[in-house]
Amino acid sequence: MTVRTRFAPSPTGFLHIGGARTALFSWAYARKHRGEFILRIEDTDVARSTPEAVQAILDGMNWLGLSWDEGPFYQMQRMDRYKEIIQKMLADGSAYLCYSTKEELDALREAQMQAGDKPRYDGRWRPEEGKKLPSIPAGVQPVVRFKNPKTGLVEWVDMVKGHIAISNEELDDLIIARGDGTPTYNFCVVVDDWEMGITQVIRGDDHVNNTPRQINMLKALGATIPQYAHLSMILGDDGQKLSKRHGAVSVMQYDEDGYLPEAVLNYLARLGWSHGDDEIFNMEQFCEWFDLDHITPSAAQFNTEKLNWLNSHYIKQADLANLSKDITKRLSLKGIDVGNGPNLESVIALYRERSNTLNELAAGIEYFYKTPVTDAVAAEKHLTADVMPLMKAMMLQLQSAEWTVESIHHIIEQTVVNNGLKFPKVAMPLRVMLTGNAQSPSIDAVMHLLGQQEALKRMATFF
RNA sequence: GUCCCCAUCGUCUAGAGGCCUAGGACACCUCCCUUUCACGGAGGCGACCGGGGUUCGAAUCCCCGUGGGGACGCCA
Repeated sequence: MTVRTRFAPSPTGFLHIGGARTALFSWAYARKHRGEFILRIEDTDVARSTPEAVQAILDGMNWLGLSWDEGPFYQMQRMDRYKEIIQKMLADGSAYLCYSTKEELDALREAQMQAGDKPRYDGRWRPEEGKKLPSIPAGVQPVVRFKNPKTGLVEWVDMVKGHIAISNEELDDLIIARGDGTPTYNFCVVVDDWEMGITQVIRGDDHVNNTPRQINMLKALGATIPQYAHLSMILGDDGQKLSKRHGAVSVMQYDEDGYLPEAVLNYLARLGWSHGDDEIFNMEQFCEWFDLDHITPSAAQFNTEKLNWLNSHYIKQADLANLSKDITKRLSLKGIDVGNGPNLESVIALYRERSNTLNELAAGIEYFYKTPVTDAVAAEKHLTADVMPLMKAMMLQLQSAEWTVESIHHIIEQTVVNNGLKFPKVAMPLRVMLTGNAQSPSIDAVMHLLGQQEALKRMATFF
């Protein structure tokens, strides 16, 4: 049987890191088994779903390169089908109408909580042999409830958590269609997973409690029950739960912050899943290795430091032309035109090893394309009265120098030797004059890239 | 409150009863490299939540506790 997995986000916000990992694992599972990966938008909450959110999710998926084989399907476009099945269930008695009002239900819930019970529907409208139902109130649009079995156990072997069993006595008759006739989440999921032939449902473990209800409905419909894999959640850097209010950011924010999708993907893959001691691998390798057996059942804390490490790795590996395109964009956003200076690829080649993010890289090379502001502390420390004459003499020498790294280095070295100094004594002031601060790659290489004219121009401003 | 789930270095994790003196990675510390900062290299610090079982032997299996999380919607 062909493996078919799906990612089924609800379009009520952007694609965040937890959703991205769920998508990644579902995608990888399908790829691994040469199956199909389906994207389904669960937009039945009309009040909260927005087209912008749909687009944001698609953008996130595309940025990560998680391509789907079918879809995106939109549940709102499948209304007729859901309603058809609800009618069938109503007809065969596996579902029934319930006329309880929201107010009534709220009161019931509260009373149960007060009494220390698990809040649940008490079945007052549930038809039963020999039971007399209340008389139908006027003006109430009934909801449709699923007639959940009252006894027995629902169990399944979760592919990450193992055997899970829940007693039917814990479950109540959930609403599958609202008063206005629109179906609800738990029902749509069941119909779709069934009709779309999903073989493995891989989703967040906040759905564990929905699973027994879904299995019961699947059984009532005579459907095949898929396998389930419930992924534990991702906590924020601070160990706290991620939420809209706290820490959850769009995956696109990582793009904006200068992370490469390869790095984010690799990081996410290792968050909750492992393949021995392997840390760095590409998606092709990941899809080959991926399995559900090596997923940790416990929650994982996000660690930006480790993401940074991976990102710096991928920056070092990246194709220079691609990096160059990206950095051009980032700099131009800051009003810097890379046309105003040395070849960008050469500059990046010199700088890529020192950056955790593309933004750091962009910021680090700014001074090649615009006159730097000299850091006061660095100037005070290195541009001392005793070395300035040496700097001036060197400037004159550099004016007539052949502009290669070797000859520049030679001039610096001569100054060092002739004056009985240590190398940094000469290199540091040069660095401050040319870059504006006390850290840069080899100063001879920097000067070479900067170009003779620009380098001399910057030096001249100090005399 | 009720039900469900989880528990190895600060963090991500390896670990399927002897291979564990608990391994790797990030971070941190030291040293080396060095033209500053990085990169890179070599070391170091650092963990099986507690208590009971089972077993010749437990990080691994079982039970109880403790701690954390999730779910209990006409949200998904």
